[in-house]
Amino acid sequence: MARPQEFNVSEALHQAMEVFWQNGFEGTSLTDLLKAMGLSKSSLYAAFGGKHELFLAAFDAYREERAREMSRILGHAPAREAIERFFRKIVADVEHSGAARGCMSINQAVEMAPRDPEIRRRVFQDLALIEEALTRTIARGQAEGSIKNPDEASKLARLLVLGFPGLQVMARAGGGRERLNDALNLLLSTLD
Amino acid sequence: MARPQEFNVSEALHQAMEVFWQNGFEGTSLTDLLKAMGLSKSSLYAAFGGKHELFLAAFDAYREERAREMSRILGHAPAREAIERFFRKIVADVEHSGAARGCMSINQAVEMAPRDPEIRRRVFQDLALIEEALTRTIARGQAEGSIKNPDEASKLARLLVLGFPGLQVMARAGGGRERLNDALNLLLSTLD
DNA sequence: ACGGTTAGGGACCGATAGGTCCATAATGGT
DNA sequence: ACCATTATGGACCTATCGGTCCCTAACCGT
Repeated sequence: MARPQEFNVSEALHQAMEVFWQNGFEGTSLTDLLKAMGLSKSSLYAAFGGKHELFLAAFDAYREERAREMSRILGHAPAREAIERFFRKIVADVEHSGAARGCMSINQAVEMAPRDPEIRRRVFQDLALIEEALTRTIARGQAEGSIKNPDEASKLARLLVLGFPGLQVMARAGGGRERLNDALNLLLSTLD
Repeated sequence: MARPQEFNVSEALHQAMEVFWQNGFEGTSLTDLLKAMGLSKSSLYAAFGGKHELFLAAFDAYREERAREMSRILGHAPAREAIERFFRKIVADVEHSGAARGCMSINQAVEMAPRDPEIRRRVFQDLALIEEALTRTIARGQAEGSIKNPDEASKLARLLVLGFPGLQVMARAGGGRERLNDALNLLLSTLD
């Protein structure tokens, strides 16, 4: 056979994701990526094909990771608490990572979606996914009584999804934890 | 005396604003700016000092323009209708301009605010300005009866401000008019 | 009419962008 | 032990980035 790959593809992809998440597509240079991923240009091109393709792969890795995490959090009862934890994680991420990253999908809605249909599709797919998950969870919460507001679950979910970019954008822009928590509580209060 | 400037500074600034609004800071090259503004490099540097300074000036021009427009719209009675028109303008802009521009302040909250304090300050200042204007208008609407929801005006305003980035991000990402109108109606329904 | 002064066109700069390519290193099968 | 095969490092490429500079053009007061 031949010489084996010296790096772990999915690990390298994860590193690329972190950089793209933080700095966006244009804001990330090949050099940044090579340093973060710890490999050389030829390896990168052999394994991923180019900056744009790498970006798409990294973005998809991000989306899958977050989708799984969302399902996990929203799956745990009671519904009202689960939803609160889903949103509170946004604030927690700011403090945990120490950086202003926000949500990569929202960031890309602003940066690339206007001129890249592949990104646009993914962004709206993500919003739809969140909306569906929230709708199901809210319906469950109304059934089990943890959510008092009797409005249509889908309507409440759409309102939360509308507030989601607000929170994420504030997080990315560097809004303090106080500001973020206020916004978060306000948004959650629509469930009561 | 000397040779007179051949271009109108504020007109050129407006053109720069349009380009920055559409493509962001990193996404706009000096060449793009020169073409849009219709002047040469030396003129640009003499008049504005450099890309970053030009950007700040263009951003401030945008912010002033929009602030004035907001006051104008929100000042006209009845309050509920004024607020509706304020938000409906977001959708209208998509269709009128034919482009996905969103709100430059929100776009910059994502692009530059995380690493540029000057931008961050402006972004949060803008959000505060919108919140204040909405608070006043909602209070007026409650007094005159056009707004039924009896909750604190400032609380309602903060909810609208939280939804504002949601609308703007969807507009920028290329959400269709249907999607935008749905979101808009949903957000406005919190006033009833 | 001319001269002092400022605006403007464009050549030029080093740095860096993303991307290609090739020589070399490292492997596993025979 | 050697060879076919593949991964890797890094030299190299062109295009473009933001920015500087200088020479000429255009003007106004005298």
